[in-house]
Amino acid sequence: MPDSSKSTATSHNCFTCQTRGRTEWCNLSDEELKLLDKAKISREYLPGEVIYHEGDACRGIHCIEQGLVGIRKMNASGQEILLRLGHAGDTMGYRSFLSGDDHNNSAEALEPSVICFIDAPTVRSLLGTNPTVGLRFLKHAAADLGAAENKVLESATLPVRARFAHLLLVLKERYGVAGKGGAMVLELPLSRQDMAAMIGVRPESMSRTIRSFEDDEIALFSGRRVQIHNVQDLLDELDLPDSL
Amino acid sequence: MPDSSKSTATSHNCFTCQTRGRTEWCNLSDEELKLLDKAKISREYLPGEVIYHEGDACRGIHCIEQGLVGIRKMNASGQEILLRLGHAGDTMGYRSFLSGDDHNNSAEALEPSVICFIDAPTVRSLLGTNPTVGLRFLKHAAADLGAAENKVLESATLPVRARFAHLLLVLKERYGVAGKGGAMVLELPLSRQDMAAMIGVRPESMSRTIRSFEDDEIALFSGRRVQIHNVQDLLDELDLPDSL
DNA sequence: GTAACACCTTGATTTGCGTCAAGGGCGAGG
DNA sequence: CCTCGCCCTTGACGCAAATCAAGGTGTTAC
Repeated sequence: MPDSSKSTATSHNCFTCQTRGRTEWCNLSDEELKLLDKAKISREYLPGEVIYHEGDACRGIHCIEQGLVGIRKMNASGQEILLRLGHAGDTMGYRSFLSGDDHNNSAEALEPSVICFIDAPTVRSLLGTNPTVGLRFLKHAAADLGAAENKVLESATLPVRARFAHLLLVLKERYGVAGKGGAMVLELPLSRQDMAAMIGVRPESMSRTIRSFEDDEIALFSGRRVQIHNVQDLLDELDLPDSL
Repeated sequence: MPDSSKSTATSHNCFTCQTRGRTEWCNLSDEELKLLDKAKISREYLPGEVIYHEGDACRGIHCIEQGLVGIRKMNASGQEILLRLGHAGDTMGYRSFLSGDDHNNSAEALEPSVICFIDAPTVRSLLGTNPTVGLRFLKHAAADLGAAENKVLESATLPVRARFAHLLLVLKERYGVAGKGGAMVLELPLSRQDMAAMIGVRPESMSRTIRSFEDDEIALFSGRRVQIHNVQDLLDELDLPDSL
């Protein structure tokens, strides 16, 4: 008889999963849930551990039950960018699964995370029996596509300062705590170099941009703690490429 | 009685449409086809005419029967990029339709084009009755998402020369005619400024990049006609950010 | 004809960001 | 304690691309 206090890795099941409501599996029948629960393989990952590599064959879909994951992509000469973050309830690898390609990006835990893997035959079966699954994936893909198109535009047209301001605005939505006036405090989930990778610049440029935000009294950084004096200042950075 | 020789705009129908096999509507039943044909509104567009604007409410999906369309996107300060090209058989606006947003980009005819519009209720109805429609959209979205992610990586990490080389390689797939050895000739479907917008640079930089390709004897440009001496030269530009 | 207008090219100059190099802070491990 | 390694910061420098400005070419309109 297993020691239940130690079996955290096996205690996860789809019926009681708190995160399922935010996933593609939110509308499954009991029968389908049973199939999903039986097929899923749950695993814990420590920060830095890789969930799948770019170029790996895509054998199914990963589902974030808990934690934070970075989706990275590398070019031929080894330069890497951080495409997006995956939070609890996000599915990963569905794009490659749907188009039948190998993984075109890699996923790495940024915080201790619990990730479920659902093999391709099971996903295909659920897609076949329950039309809402396909529709959820469709919405997810549409949202991700919109975000990706925004990112293309942003990185092609905005200077680093504006891209970083935008990143902070996005992060504050999830990690920010409102203070008085337009002030905010947030605890960043990312290292400087990962923030740099998110906006497609070198770590040195990230440092300098942070410095310039401090000099302009837009925000104050100490370690991963950020104090934003007035959120409006960040918004101003977006439309004013440089003018005044 | 209308003069049939002039009624090209009304002669299009979904049953005889040569392009339908490449669209999301390739597996419809006769019944569904009848619905589609009755609902669709076909229109011709001249180069420069806009099919829909960024910010417009999305009232349905557009389907390219013939021609060439540019999908553009603008940022807050008016800078524009050309996200991708739409060819016969491509559907446009499906992303906004699926996520229920306003159009997040605009579509403009680059060549004389025939575009069919299918209103949202009809698309929804077809999505409901025929599961293959949803799956086709899913694949389309997955493909577009993969392309968008590649573009994010590319514009963040590759210099202009490499991005332009890549653009030429893509264009040659569709518009190129193979010559002897690794040589190719192609007739570009795009103006210089549209090519510039595709790789996210100013027209001046496009001109200079073309010039440098000519100086390096990689390709010869006269108007929209391009002679590529050896396709391998373009491939070399991709992995060698600068080294040798 | 030439006037008007897009589009494209070219040169001169500026600048934002990358690169290179050095050093600081800090936690892990001996 | 000291050392090692990692992440971050800072400065000096170089370069690729944007910007600014001018002029060329081709097409349409009168």
